[in-house]
Amino acid sequence: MFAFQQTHSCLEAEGRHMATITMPTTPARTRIAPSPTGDPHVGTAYIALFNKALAVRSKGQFLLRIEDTDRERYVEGSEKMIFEALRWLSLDYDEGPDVGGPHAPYRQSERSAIYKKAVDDLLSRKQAYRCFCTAARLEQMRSDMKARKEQPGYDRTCRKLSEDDARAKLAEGVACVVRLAVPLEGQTAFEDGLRGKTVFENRTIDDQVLLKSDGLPKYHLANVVDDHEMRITHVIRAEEWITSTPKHVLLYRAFGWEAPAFCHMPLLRNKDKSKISKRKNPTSLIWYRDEGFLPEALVNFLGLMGYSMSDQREIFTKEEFIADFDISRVGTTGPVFDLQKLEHVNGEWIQKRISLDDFVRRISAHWKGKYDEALVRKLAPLIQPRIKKLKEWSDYADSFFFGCPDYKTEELSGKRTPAEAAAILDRTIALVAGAPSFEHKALEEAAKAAAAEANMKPRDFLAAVFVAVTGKPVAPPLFDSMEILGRDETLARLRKARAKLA
RNA sequence: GGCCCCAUCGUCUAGCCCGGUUAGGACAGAAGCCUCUCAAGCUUCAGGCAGGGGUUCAAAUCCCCUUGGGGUCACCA
Repeated sequence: MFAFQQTHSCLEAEGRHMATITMPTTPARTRIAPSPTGDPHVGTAYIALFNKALAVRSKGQFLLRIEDTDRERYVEGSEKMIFEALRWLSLDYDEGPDVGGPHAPYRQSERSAIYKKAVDDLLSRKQAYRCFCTAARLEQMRSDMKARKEQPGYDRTCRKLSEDDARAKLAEGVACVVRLAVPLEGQTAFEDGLRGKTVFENRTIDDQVLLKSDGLPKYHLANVVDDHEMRITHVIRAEEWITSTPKHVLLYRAFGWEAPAFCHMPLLRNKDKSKISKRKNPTSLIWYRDEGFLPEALVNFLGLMGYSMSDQREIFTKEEFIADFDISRVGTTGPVFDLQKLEHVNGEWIQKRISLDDFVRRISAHWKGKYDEALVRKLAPLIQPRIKKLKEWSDYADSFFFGCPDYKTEELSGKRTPAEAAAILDRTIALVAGAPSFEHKALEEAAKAAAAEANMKPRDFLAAVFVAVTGKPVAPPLFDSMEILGRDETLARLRKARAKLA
């Protein structure tokens, strides 16, 4: 039903980057299924991008499902942040909790009846069984196994329970979970769309808990039931799920359902190559937004992690990425999430890919009106080519809005003596006071002439002036700054600086 | 530790499937040019096929082993 081509050689192919499926020729339905357990995660956006790409490319649908079956880890407000973050990145979904859709509800906590029915079905066909073991017993069992150096896993005590015994315990009201009756022998294999065939020995697969004693499903159950009910055709998820895939395959089989295609993306990594984590790397999408990364740039960078464009372009829009997208170009090696490269990509976007007007809009939005709009407009062309993150705007702009910071004498005099710097400032004050035009070109010519008169190179002459006017050694160009500041303010600053050197 | 995944410059990667390249690009680094600071731009430099066996006239590319890294082993997802 959800057919996709498998290449004939896929079973023998062992080389790397060996995608075993081709792009679907029928509409694919994909999904992202985050848990609302905290700040929206950069990995969620990463996986969402690839799922979205496949859906759009195949003219299918991309949906959002909230996996909120863990009451312990549930964080209030997290779900809303997920919605907002995905929209911020333009990774919007065709179906989801806040947009609805034909398979609603899209929140697992609201689908209990569906899981209950599914589990009853499994139970009645002996594909699953009730387990009455207490947490304490399980813990004891595990530590015993560990002491004996055995592989940990449920010892299947309750699987041997007679139907009558189980019924009796149930009647007594003993708390229980439902476990999947995993075949004791044989193998379970699946074809990973990116990696080829992967085989697991069934004896290494635990009798997974499907339904918790609180009546809520565990991930494995909910995930399989929902993907089936929601007609998901391709599951693109992170590599960490590979080892649970055979459990899912077994579940599909137990239900008698056809499994979707699985593609396991490489995990985003910290610098030390471990799975990306907030202790070692910023992972919150909120952080990236607050830092002044453009959503376009973040998506662009995420695309670079795990994919390479067919023409090797590194700066591209989401649309360009999707247009190029081909499963066979998706990588399998875990990419280190390099903030420096992200900053480079963001810089390319800020400096070259957005218009001046757009830049102004984004600065205003990022700083929430902290800066006067008219002045932002004047300054924007000077600052846009100089920053890599919206957050850096303040470094260049503040002295135009909030006054000149106090001068550091060392910065003012620079490589010259304070007396020499003072002389230069005196000359500049006279020049600025008498300048017929306060247009930056005219100022520049006049200043350079003065430098020549003083028998100095422009850069030497202007060093002190630069700091005097802009307040710091890193700022927009001097003469443009003067023009924007105006004659009075420029003179005031020069005099204040001169006084500092007296 | 068992099982599973992965392996080209420090990092992201092209090349691998369909063996023959001076192994290409980007970020970061170094040097220089340009220059009113900082950016940008331009020109250079440095840096890699994890190791070992095969197969072959020829291996980054195909096969095997080793090593290394990662993931996973919950009434979390």
